[in-house]
Amino acid sequence: MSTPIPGRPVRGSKSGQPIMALFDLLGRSWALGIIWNLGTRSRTFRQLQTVCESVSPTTLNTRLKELRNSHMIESTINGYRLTKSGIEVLDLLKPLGSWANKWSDKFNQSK
Amino acid sequence: MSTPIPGRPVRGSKSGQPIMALFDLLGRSWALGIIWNLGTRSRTFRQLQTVCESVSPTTLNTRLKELRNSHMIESTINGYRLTKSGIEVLDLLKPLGSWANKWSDKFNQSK
DNA sequence: TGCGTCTGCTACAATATTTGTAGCAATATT
DNA sequence: AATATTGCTACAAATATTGTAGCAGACGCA
Repeated sequence: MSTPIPGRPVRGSKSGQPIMALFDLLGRSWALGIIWNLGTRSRTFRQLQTVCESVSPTTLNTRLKELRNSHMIESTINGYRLTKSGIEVLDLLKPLGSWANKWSDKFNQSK
Repeated sequence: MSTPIPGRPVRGSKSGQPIMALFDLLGRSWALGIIWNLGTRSRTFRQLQTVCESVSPTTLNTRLKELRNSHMIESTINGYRLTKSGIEVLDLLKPLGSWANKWSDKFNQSK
């Protein structure tokens, strides 16, 4: 699976509209979870394997490569961490956390 | 593939933390694209097939079912449209659109 | 130096998801 | 009544993900 790059064809857009490239990137398994889990601290490959329960090393490594290619994360001596871009995206995603809690109530109510 | 419901185990969380259930839902192919494309107007199944270039009817229908089950969209006489929840999520996602344009520059510069 | 231990990561087969094409039944439109 | 359009299903081929095993390099330590 090739890294979605804006301006090139991606899943969802032959012209590679930036938002579609971003959705292609973030919409792959574990991409959102990885970014979310790198929010608080940098983590090693093995730590990411632990916090992302059930991700396979194959997929984890594939996703890490893609996120590096798209400048969302970078590898350091202390493990992987978000780049400036990655932090910006995470900041935009953060509100989803509390929204998800409210959303969750919809399911408890109907139980 | 079962619809991710907060509070139940999902890809990424055995306890089904709401944010993880949401990421599981949104991180499936076309989920983000569908929500994005329902932002401006309601669309029929065939219209969604057109605007989501290259989605298969199988996947489209699966995703639509999941998004209905999770109260993000609903089916009307005029096609599918976002629910109140869906609109809220889209509003949270919208800033990603303009951010993606800035992000896109990173790739043009290095060409 | 030699021995565990931990690390990032690859191999590879089994399983799951997505695509692509065809087409069907029900509902408009002519 | 004939034709077109719609929402959607069938199903096989292609692709992505998992799960398990394991390897080579770096590290701590005797």
